[in-house]
Amino acid sequence: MDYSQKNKSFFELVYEVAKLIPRGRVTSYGAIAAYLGAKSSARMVGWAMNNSHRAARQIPAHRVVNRNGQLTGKAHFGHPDLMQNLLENEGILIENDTIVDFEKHFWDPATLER
DNA sequence: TGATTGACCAACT
DNA sequence: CAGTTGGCCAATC
Repeated sequence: MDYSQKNKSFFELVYEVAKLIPRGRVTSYGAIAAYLGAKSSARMVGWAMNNSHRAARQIPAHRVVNRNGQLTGKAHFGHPDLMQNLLENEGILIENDTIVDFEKHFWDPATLER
């Protein structure tokens, strides 16, 4: 909101990184957290995504999966298959709720960020 | 206001 | 090898 934003919350940072994810690429909660400097806060990334629906901006949370490449948050997309559908729509193959060739589609925030 | 939880990860037992 | 625990930050109970 318009309230003084002296320091960006972890959530805001997560949102920004998530929005930077290129189409057809995916990243992991831990990668985002690590990029933010606190790999221990991977849980927060997921928590942020949970609140992402509140965010005024659209967060491509479907491009964020766990380090296994597994669609752990698919249940939070309104429909269990929505997340998979979105990813497949971007050319990512999903098998058994897990991204095929996750490494190939993996995008590290630090890669594009500077 | 203290305790619990959460779309995770890694280490320990 | 599988289950448990600790850790981080913020939100909910």
